[in-house]
Amino acid sequence: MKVRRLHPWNVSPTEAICIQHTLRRRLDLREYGGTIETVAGVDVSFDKYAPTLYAAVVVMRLNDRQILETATAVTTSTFPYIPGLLSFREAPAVLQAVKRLRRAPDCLLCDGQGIAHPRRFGLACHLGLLLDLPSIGCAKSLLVGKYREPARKRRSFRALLDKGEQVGIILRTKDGVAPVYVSPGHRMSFPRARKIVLDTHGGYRVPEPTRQAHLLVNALRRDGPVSALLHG
DNA sequence: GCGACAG
DNA sequence: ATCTTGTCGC
Repeated sequence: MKVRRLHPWNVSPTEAICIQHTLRRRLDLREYGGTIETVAGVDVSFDKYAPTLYAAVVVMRLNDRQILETATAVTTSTFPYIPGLLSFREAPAVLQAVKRLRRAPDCLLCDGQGIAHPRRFGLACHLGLLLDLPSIGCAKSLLVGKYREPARKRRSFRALLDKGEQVGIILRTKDGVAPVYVSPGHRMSFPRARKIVLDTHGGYRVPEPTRQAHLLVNALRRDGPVSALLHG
C-alpha cells in the first residue's frame, strides 16, 4: 500500500520535534464512522550491537480474529531512541513492512503511544497519518500523564490525563495484571480505541495483533527470514 | 538545576 | 528494546 511522503527522515532531534508540532495539526481525532473489519498490529525489535531493525505487521480480521496476512522488513537504524521521538527511529522500518501487504488494513494497532505524548504526536499518530489510516497506540508503560489505578478486574479502565486534558485510557486487559496505556492515534476516538483493543484481546496482556507482530519480529531477528515465514 | 522518560 | 532459568502464584 501507499505511504505518504510528509517530511524527510534524515533529521536532527530538534528538527524532528519541529516536524511533530507541524504534523499534529493534521490529525483527525473525531469519531471515525467507517467500518473497521481488519486490524494490523505492528512491532519492531533490534539487535543489541548491530544497528539493525526488524519490523513486522500482522493483519487480523475482527470477525473471527483470524490472521489474514503478515509482512516483515529488515532495515538499518538511522535515528537513536529518544523518549518522545520513537517514531523517527521505528516508523521507517514499519512502513517498509506495511508496504509489502497485499491488502491495506482498516486500522493500525501500534506498540507505543498515540496522543498520550508530550506533543500529542506519538508513534501511532505518525504512522496513522503517513498511511492515512485510523490508528491506535497501545503501550505497556507510561510516557506522560497521570491516572488513578483502574479496578483489578478485566475491562476496568480510567482516564489518562495530562495538563488538564484526557490523552488516553488505562485499560486492564486481564484480572489483576498490569494495565496497558491506550490512546487514539489518527481518525480514532477513546471509546472505539478501547473497544478494538478489547475485541482483539486473546488472553494475554497485549492485544493479539501486536503480540503476534512481536513474536514475528523476534523470530525474524533470532532465526532469520526463513524461520520467520513459519511463524507468520 | 533536578527528575522523568513509549521501545 | 536487549541479556536469560527457574520459580512463585492462580
